[in-house]
Parts: sequence; structure tokens; C-alpha cells
Amino acid sequence: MTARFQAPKGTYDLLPPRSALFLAVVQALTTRLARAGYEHVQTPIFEDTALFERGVGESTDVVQKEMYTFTDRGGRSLTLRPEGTAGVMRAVIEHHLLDGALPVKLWYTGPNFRYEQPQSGRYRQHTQVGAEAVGLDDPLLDAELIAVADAGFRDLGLSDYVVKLASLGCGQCRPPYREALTSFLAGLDLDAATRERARLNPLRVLDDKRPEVKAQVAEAPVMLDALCESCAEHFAVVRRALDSFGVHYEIDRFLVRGLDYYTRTTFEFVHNRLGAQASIGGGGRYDGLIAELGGPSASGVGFGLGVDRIMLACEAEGLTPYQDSRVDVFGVGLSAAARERLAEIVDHLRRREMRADLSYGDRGLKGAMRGADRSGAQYALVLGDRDIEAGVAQVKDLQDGTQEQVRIDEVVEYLANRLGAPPRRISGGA
RNA sequence: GUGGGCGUAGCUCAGCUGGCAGAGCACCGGGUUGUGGUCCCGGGUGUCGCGGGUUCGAGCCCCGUCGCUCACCCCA
Repeated sequence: MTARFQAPKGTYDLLPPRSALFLAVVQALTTRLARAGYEHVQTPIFEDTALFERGVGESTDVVQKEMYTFTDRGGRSLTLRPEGTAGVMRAVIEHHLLDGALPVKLWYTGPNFRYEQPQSGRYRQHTQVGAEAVGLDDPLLDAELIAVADAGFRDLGLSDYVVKLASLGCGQCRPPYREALTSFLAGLDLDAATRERARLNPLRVLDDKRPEVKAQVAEAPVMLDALCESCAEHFAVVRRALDSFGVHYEIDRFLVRGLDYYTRTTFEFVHNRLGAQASIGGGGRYDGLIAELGGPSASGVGFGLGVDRIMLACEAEGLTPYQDSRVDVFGVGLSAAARERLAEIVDHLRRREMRADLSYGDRGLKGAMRGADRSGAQYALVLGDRDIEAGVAQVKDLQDGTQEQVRIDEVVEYLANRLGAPPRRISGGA
């Protein structure tokens, strides 16, 4: 029984009942986004390789060594998207959305692909729920996105996480700061790989987790102390807004994001029980990205929330909103003829918006009843040849074991009344 | 890409110094030919990840390989 094939390295199959958690996570987050006026957008799962090289940044690890790039039969270099923002920005530019009402507020969800060494919470294919608010640099949008993600997490029942916040400055104040940081780093005792990183993006050295690096970097100059007046004001508004929303956050002087395009506000949601890959979401503002991709000079702010890690976070906090029952009514037929009749009744029940299933195949009464039990149904609908002859069905309440005889031509209405059609909704809630 | 740990039934795992592959749960059947869960009885469902090697004999030892896992790097 050894499987000849297995899921590719770094990927996994999402099976029931856990798959219900996936849907619950996506639904919780996207519901909050829709409520805040964000509309759904879908872009291709692969794009021109050059889009990601320009959009994500040549110096990033993602572009340098993690992209799934291939040449199609037409000789085009394409890449499975490693993140969501670049593709959405491409679509925004291509369809001139910035010529309309601003800001453009969009959300999206789907898989991203990165060729990484798998680890807890890190996969080669992972799903994100993302959102972008484009066309304005209003700091209230930054705060809105953080608040929306936070609210979505709370809706899921999550609480053991922190919101980290920082500002990376802009084209005015970042270059001089970067100079200062570079000269500071030059005076440290760092290994070759880290020196190279410092050359590509000195900010990222601040994020190093190794104690020997952390200690040396503790006294490094901090961007937040070097913000220009307009960036400082922008950041102050974000903070005031979050305060007024009641969103708790902590300022992280060394918060750095891995993608090159971030400016000004950056934020990250870090869960406390996830091990090394603890970031369940992150994002920030990008001022140069749209122009970099050939669009107008416009600002945007967005986030990516990691569905896989959010699921792990839910499980770490004991939140498993698995559906407890698949259906409300389960048909148990004692003969082939009875099963045919039941299939018809079940079809009617479904048309009346009841959740119904039946025992397929010749399993015998005991097996069929066991199927009814496992389905979690409230009622079993038992039908045998004797019943058909008498024009009745047996409706058994699987909770208390009581059973009633109901005329077949009245059984749909009977169950609709008992269940209160349309019946309870599939909430997926805990 | 680098380093540590681990691959035995559907799942969680035991298996001594190399000597007939096991347990619990799950699953299937029966006890009950028209009634589930609890209970009782019965059933092992297996390429011991894969490929070589050593040996009379390998789940166990050696080499390789694939995968999982944890950490670095990086990130959701």
C-alpha cells in the first residue's frame, strides 16, 4: 500500500476535517475585508519572470534563489508567483484602475510558490489572503489594513500574537540613514555571508536572529530616529488611528521586511506559539513599486496573511472549528428499491435547502445505520420494502433514539418543519 | 544551500545483542435477516520509505537515495 507517488517536497494535501479550518480562515479574513470595502480580484498564478524580478527586487532571496521559473512552449520565461502584490499591481496598471476613483481597494487569495527548504510553517506552496489599497498615501489606510487583519484574527478566536509596527522612511530620509547604517555595520565583526547581505540590503542585518550578530547590532542606528518630518507625521497618524481603533501594537525598531519595495509603514503579525516561522502576516506601504512596474507614480499599502500558518496558530490555541456534522438527514435504505426511493427523497430535501445524504451501496442495515451515526445527522430516514408498500418512512431521531412513522409524501415537509428549513447554516465557527 | 533528529499497519507508536512483524486507536464482519453510538466475539488490512551491501539470516549493521521534521538563512 506504499504510495507510488507522494506530494512534492514542501507541499501537503489538505484533507477533511482540517480542510474545514482552511475555509474558516479564508472566510474570516475575507469577510472583514469585504466589510471594509475591499473588492475581490484574481490574477494569474504565473506571470512574466521579469515582473517579479522588478517588483519583488533583484536583491531579495525570493528572486535570487527561490523562484519557480520555467520556459513555456512559446519560449517565454514565466514564474509561479512567489507573492501576490506584484501581479495585482500589474493588473491595476494594465487596466488603468488608478484613473478611476481612489483608493483602489482589492483583496485576493490563492497559492504562492517559493523554492525553500521546508520547515515548520514554511512550505514551497502556501496560501495567502492579501489586500492592497492603492493610489493614495493616506496613513489611515495603513491603519485600516492592520485593523482589518487584526479583526479577522480575533474573529477566528486568536489572541496569542502581537502586532509589530515600524516605519522604513521614504526616498528622502532612508538613503542618508542607510549610509549611516552601512558605515556602522562596516565596523562590526561579521561573516562573509552577512557582509554580502549588508551590501545588498543593510537593513536586513538588523533582523538577524543569531545572538552574536544581535549583540553587535543592538547599538545600531535606528530608522525610526531618522525619519524625515513627513514620514514622522505619517507614522504618527498611523499610530493614533490604531490607538483609536483599540488595536494593540508594539513598535519594533528593528522590524524589517524581506521584500525591497516597502517604504514608510511596515507591520507584522507574530504568533507566540509557532516556533521559528511565527509570522502569520505582514505588509506595509510601497511608494515606488507602481512606477517601477511602469505605472504612474502612486503609493499603495497592502498585506499578505499566511493561511497555512494561521491554521497552525489556530491549532496551537486549540481553535479547531471543524464541522461537527456533515448533514442533517441521512437515508438508510434496506433494499436496492428502497435506496432508489430514498435518493429521490434526499434530492427533495436538498432542494428545500436541507443537508442530506444517504447510505450508498449494499452495506446491510447495521452498516447503513453506522453511516448515519457517523454523518452526525440529526435524523435517520429508514426505508424498507414493507414501508414502501405501506407508503411510509421511519424517521429516527439519532440523539434520543426515538422513531416516528411518517407518510412518504409528507416526509419532506415533516423534516423541514422539524429542522426549521432553511436549516442551520454551515457556520464553520468554533 | 547548511546542520541535527526521524522514516515499521489508515493513525500514534513498540520491536532487546541481527533470529517466525506487534500493540492501542481506526476500519471490516458477527452477536441483532428492520435499527446506530456503549458492550462482547472475530479479522492485521504490511514492499518495515526506496536501492545496493555485509551476513546462514537484516526492521535492526554499512553505503547511497527520497521524504518528513527541527534549526540557520529567508519569509506568510
